[in-house]
Amino acid sequence: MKFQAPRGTYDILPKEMNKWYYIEKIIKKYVKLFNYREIRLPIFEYKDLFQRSVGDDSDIVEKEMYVFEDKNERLFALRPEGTASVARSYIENSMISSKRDPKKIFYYGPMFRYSRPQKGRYRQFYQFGIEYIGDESAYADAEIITMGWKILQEAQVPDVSLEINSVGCKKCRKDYHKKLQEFLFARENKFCPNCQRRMKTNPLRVFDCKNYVCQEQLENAPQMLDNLCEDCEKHFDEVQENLKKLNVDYEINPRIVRGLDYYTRTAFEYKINYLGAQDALGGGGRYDGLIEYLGGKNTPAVGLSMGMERIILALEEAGVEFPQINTLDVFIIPMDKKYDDKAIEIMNKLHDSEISAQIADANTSMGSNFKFCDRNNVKFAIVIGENEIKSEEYAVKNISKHKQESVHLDKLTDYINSKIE
RNA sequence: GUGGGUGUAGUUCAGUGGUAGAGCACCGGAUUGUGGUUCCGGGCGUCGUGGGUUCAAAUCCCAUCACCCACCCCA
Repeated sequence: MKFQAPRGTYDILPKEMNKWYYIEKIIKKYVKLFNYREIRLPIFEYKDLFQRSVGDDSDIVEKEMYVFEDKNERLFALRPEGTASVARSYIENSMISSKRDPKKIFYYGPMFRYSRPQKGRYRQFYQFGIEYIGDESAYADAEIITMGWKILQEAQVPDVSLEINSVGCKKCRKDYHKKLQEFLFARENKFCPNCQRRMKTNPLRVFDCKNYVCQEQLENAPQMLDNLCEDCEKHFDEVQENLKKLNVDYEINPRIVRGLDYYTRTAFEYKINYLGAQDALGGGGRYDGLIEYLGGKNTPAVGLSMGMERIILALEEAGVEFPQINTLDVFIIPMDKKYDDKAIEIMNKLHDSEISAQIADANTSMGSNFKFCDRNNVKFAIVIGENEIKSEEYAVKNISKHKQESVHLDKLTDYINSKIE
């Protein structure tokens, strides 16, 4: 029996980590700049939590959850997303918030969805997410949208388009639903079977159809944006004003809907067009009703989540070069077993000065050891041979510059420290 | 969940019924104290896995697993 990673999962190998560090560093920078604090949440929760928050007839709950029972017959699910857990924790830990003191939280970690894997789509995948809880003002929406935007910009993901929309509040969405369904049913037989099915279950989704004929039918369909109540319309205008102040480029796409039930008012997505079917790097929106719905006080909130794999794939696709991480400062090369003691002594000294160092195998040829340095981005090599032992002057070679100097044993650490940034 | 494609050395792939191959990578040597070039040498790998057809299967058939693409949906 040969073991392999379960379907839809994969290993992030040491040689790939630089890509992750690259993005994680940018994320850290922005959560700090905007004053978000990290929360670490369980990887599984009661199944009901997701069922209630994400929505009973969402695809996630219907067919994508990893559900299991524990020995006490309690039903759990591996988390398919992060917001539900944040909301649960917010309530459970009585994180009272107000406009003056909003709770600004971020999370990072694996999520699980049982869907058919393909490129940019896994059963275990990593999401980064931020939540701005306690402020109903449009500025909060704009801040969240801006952070995602800036992170993608700084990571240099090319050609990202930010699309925003408003899905209205409970009240105006209900009215609009009715209006849209009336419109759709009046032309039911002109739509594809898929759309005919959707107009009953989730009429908004009809807008997502890529069928040309359906799109034609939709040209005169009522738009949510034209049917917002006064408050929602004002809110949407203010979000846009704030985005302009923050220098964020966006476009309005009345078709951004989002798959989760809890969204109200603002919904948005960051999209690219060169990853095949996986065009969404991340998205989010406002979820004013969720916390109350889960048993907390009526609390406004807005958040976003981004897919790490998608961002990395986009960067790879675009040919962006990830910075290499230098893992080793000094490779100590003893030319014979009998110099191993000296090698250990030098390594210890270097470690004491926080210089990373590793000892080469004395039986391996010098050529091979230098090849190792090339391949592993080693900065310096120190050779230990008969001459060095006698004179206490060591050959220190700068690998990338192909140059070496003689340095006295006592000055090795100072010398290397002065050459390393 | 639906439809299609692929699965041979570390990797990219060739090989379509008759003794398993190539490029790159890797290791060693030429160069026994110095690396990105060159030259020489080095591969038995359950041909994804299990079963079947056949004198004979990497090759044909079935099943299964995984990956890829599209749909669905999203990250």
